[in-house]
Amino acid sequence: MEEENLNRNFGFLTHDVARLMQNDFDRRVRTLGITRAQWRVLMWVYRTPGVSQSELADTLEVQKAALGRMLDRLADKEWIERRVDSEDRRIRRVHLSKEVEPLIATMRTIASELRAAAMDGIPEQEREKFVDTLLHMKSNLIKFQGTDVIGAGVLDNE
Amino acid sequence: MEEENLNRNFGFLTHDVARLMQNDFDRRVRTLGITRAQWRVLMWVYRTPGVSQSELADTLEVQKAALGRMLDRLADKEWIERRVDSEDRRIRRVHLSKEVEPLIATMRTIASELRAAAMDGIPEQEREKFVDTLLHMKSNLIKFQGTDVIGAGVLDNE
DNA sequence: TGCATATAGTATACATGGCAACTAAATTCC
DNA sequence: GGAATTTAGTTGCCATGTATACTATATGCA
Repeated sequence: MEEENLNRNFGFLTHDVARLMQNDFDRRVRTLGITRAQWRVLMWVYRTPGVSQSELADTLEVQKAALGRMLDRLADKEWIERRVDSEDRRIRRVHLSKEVEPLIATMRTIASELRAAAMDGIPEQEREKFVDTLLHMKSNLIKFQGTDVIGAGVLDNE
Repeated sequence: MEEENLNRNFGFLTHDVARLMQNDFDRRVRTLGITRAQWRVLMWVYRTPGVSQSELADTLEVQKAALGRMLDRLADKEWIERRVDSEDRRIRRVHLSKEVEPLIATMRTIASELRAAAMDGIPEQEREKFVDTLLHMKSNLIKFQGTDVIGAGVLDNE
């Protein structure tokens, strides 16, 4: 087996950075009783009030089951409300409660500070390149989703 | 609240890309009964046979509890073995079983193909920059770990 | 109209990860 | 030597995510 620098493996690296950001964020806002994932949901509902659960799941790229449970927790805290669509009774539309809006603003400030801390010492131009690469990768990965072809040859030959 | 492009938020973006890579990988190797996280553990044990659980947790940047349970699952499949250190009976040293080595090589090939797919269309120089930025961010985030100062002002003023 | 199919959402089982509390063993310090 | 502290690892509880199977409702087509 040839050598390889595991520490420059961007697959694992991306995972690590994502987890560290999430942990830092969650640790800092734990007293508010919220998490980064929950805040992200609230952000999108703030942007698109009355969005359906399926639309929201698509936007956030998570499964409907995962989103549904997240909404359960948010509804328990009375931060969101589900209202059945008047035309299609399968659809449940999500709305923010009044009380949650100042919380969203607070979280946004904290998130911005955390992003600044994470990018400390990295020049602006490099940050933009970084985001471009992430967007490019994301589009690649979504395109390849469901393409179970890769690696198949290896499995057959083992 | 001022506008902001949620789609260029690298906090969420990094999270998405990491999750998509993990999912693609796991979907492709599910028939082997392994996951990417488990394979990562096996890789490091392959590199450093006899490593202790604490050292391994430090290397992978996960908590000892999380690693311990991962090792439970790997031991159930008889892919690793824990041996108590002869000098310090608190320490359990991790070793690979013979059977697992070909699996590691197979997984490595699949991982390499997936990385190539994810980076499709991104020039080599940009990939290196991307990894550099990730490493820089990771080091920033680890440095700030435990610094619960950020965001405190915001909380006080709300 | 009425059955087949598609869509929205829920429930269940599992993997991964965090945090906190715990046990056992080693080390430090008087 | 012995108490206090540190270190290694486990256990319990929870959040997030996947995959799969299920229910209820809507739609499409013979």
